[in-house]
Amino acid sequence: MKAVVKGSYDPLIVEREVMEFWKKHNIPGMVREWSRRQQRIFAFLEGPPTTNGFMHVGHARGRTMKDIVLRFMRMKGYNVWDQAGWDTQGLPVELEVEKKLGFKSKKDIEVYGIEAFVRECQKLVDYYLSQWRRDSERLGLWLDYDQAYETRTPKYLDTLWSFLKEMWNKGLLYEDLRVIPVCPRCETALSSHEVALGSKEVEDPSLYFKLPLLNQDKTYMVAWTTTPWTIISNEALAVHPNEYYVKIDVGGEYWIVAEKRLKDFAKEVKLENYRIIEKVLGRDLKGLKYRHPLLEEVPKHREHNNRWEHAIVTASWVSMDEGTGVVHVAPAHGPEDFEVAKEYNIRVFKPLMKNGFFNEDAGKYAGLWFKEADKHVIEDLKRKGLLVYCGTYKHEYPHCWRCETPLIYYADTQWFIKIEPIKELMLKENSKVEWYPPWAGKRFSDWIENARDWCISRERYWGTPLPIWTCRNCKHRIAVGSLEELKRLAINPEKVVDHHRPWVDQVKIKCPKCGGVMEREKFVVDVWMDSGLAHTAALHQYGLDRLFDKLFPYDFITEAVDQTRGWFYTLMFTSVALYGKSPYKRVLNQGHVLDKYGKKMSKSRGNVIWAHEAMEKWGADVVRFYLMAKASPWDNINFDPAEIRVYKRVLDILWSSVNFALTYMELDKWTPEKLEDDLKNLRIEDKWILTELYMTLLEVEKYLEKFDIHKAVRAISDFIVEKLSHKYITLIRPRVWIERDDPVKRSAYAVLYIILDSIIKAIAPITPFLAEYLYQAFTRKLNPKTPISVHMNSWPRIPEELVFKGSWEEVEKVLKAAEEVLSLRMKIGIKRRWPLKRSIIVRKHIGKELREAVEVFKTYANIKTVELSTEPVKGAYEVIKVNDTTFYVDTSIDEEVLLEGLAREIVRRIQVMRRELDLPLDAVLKEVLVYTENENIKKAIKKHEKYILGEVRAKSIKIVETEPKEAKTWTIEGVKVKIKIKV
RNA sequence: GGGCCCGUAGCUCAGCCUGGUGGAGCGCCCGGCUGAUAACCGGGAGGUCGGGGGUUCAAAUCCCCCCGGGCCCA
Repeated sequence: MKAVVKGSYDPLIVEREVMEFWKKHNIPGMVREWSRRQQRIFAFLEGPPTTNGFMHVGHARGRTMKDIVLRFMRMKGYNVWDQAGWDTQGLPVELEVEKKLGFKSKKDIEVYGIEAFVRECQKLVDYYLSQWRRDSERLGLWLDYDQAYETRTPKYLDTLWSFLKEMWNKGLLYEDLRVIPVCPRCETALSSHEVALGSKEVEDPSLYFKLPLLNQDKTYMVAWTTTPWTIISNEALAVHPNEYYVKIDVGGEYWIVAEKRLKDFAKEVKLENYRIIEKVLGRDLKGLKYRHPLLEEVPKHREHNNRWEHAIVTASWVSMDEGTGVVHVAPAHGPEDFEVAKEYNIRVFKPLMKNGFFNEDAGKYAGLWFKEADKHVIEDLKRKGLLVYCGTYKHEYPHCWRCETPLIYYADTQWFIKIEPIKELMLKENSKVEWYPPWAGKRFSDWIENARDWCISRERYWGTPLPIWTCRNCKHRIAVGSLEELKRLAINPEKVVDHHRPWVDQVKIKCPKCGGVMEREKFVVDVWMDSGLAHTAALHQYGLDRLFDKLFPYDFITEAVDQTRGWFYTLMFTSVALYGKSPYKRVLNQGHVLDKYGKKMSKSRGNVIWAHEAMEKWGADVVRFYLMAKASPWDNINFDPAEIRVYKRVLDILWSSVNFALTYMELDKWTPEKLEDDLKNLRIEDKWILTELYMTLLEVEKYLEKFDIHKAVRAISDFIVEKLSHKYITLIRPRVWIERDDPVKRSAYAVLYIILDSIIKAIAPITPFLAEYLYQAFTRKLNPKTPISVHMNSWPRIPEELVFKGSWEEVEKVLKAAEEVLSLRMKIGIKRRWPLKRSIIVRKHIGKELREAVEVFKTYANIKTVELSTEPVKGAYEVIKVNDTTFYVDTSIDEEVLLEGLAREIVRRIQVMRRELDLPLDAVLKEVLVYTENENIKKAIKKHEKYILGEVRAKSIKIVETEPKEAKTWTIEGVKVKIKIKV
């Protein structure tokens, strides 16, 4: 690798070089080997990205956090377990394949053939997986990709089967009729945590309608719904037993609504003239029968009319906050409706098919899409005089988290895993987990507390098949725990080739009870169970089960906050169910990355910033640095490209600092061979920056351990910009300009070496490419004996003997004062280049450190002479106070100061000219010619001739009487000066 | 309806835990500097610290209520 630090920092060039270097020497592999020789284990469990879609900057942020923690822990001397992982199955993949093939419904898949469809899924996964790996590596995320777990592989799937078998044998896995959220487009049930992922604000009809009571002339119950299509399946009305209901006269008709709702109701339906004529408790309405409002349209309703069908029932969940207090009950389409129907033995009438279309039982609505039926129902009610009012209602309604179709509640047979038996233990185990930030843990336990049984069945294709076989004859069921076991049990073992559908569907088992033929239940398993078993399956896939005891429970996981309901939950669930233990010890919650306006990034909005494009545009390190510095890991951030250069600036300065150091070290052929000796002549500014570095490194370490990554990055940035670049390098400039070999120069190099070496290492977890590049160009070039890669180094530490608290404090004070002097100079118009005459520092007790710090003050503020005194000073001085120390500054300008200032002005002009000619730093000028009419400038040149020649590396300087040809014209203090330099 | 997070300069954020006359960066205006630095330095304009109430000698900070934004649950 040609690691050259010249010119300005170009992350794209740096990263290309470094990637080649890493590849050529297999650095990631070597670093992994190095780390795995360590004793203490740090086990990381990768939350597998779904191999669907590409990595965007939000993923990149989370993956950068992972990388930083892993690199940091390696440097801290841990044996880091860093297996990568990919989530390869499930609805997301199926949907993309469907889209690609132009499918509209599940039927299309059956026609196309499940086998071909599944092969397409595999192909798509192969493609996205390669893209994700490419982008991850480009980002610098070092995981063990060659040993990545993949949820679609046989041994991985065996783990799921064995888990399900255990659940089955323990009686925790069961089948039940239940009202569950279903996506009619995907034609499958969704789990509650999937539902939680997909709420969307929508506008639905707000329909108030009348249901005529039997045997009571012109008397109606008024109910409210936002899903008119469910009226087709209506079977009852629910009222609250302990709330009052009023009968109102609305001009010849009588309506019944809850008393507490009357006002809002009347207002919304714009009912002005009404009179309350009766008031009864809800429970007194119980049992009244009504005529189904769509009796003519849905003749099926004539066929059933038991005691509680088409009747008023009571339920305590009836709300007095919205609607009319009269709730229309459709047992097939609401969880509460279903429960109350069970209680009253009301039939579950289900004229809707799972694909969202009504069947023949729906009478005139047969063949309609459920949403489409809304307007037909409203129209029919209107025609029949049963419509009170229809407005609109904005609310959050669950949608499919992948295809965005509104979900329907639907009574269906599904498979569940019980949570009650392990809920308490989950809560107890969670209380031991360290959550970052802490409130995330509270939210997680709230979620567990409210969790219901996990609906794990999906009627899909590309997923883990449910390993339950049912006897066609006697209905006996068994669970199968692995593909091997299936082979042993199968009647047709030759068909046992793959866990997946459709192959597995052909495998039949002989019933152990009756000898009949057993067939597999056609479900696949919720994809969240795939990654949810990663704690075990990831190892089992590679036959590494023996490592389980060492790695489990894992030290660290991190994903975005939405995984509270997703992966964090399913991991905890399966782990507690299997082992009675939390699978992880520490969880870092990541915030989301939004666009610069704070809007969610989405393909439909077109505001997604892809990681690959961002990295190719600004560089992976710069993107990483920006994403980390901007906010705490758990805050959302708005990604604004315009802000990036602000953060890149810090890396520019680091680059330039290394450039500075190398320029002079190389000139002097300095190396750290005799570092110890060179460190014997420390000046106070050296002690100050070493101490500063010592503190910064400890601080960064402390922050990284608590995942305060943003604070760590800011601390390093502050050190680079404020301490190193602005202050220290300014202070040591005169020392590195010394021509001869001088202990004071050598100590500056030694300190600079330690500083840069440490900072390069400390920044390595954050910007791994730049750190590697600078390490090769600087540390390793000067000291070839260090490890081949920056990432094989321990976390940098400054030995105690290089920490000088007293000196540090003293320098802090004088720098503060010096900065005040700089501010003072501006106010009175004296440039920093012009020396000030004199200053007196006054303090009661003057120690050795203050005497040393005087030089820092002198240099930084540019003052010719500085004295110390224990007594206050009188005279024409500017006064600056810093704690117990007073700085008196004489800002008057006499001839001596004037001439020295002018000499420096000349020097600067000549330096600029050297630079314009792009001369090497050590090139010597033959002659400098100056033409001016100003006597002071002539005087200054004569008086400071030696100084000027030394500063600009020239053999002679001459004042000439005629303007030299091709001279450059300058203006110094308002006077024209012409200068010509000869090389 | 409930829980949690957030609201500080035009923008991005610090300060809040452990009360004591409001900070930084960017942007803008003015001036300066530039022998590693498309860097930097100095000055300026710009804030009812979301609103209200309370505790206190003193509140951005502690307590209560409300408003607005977000996430989650029902």
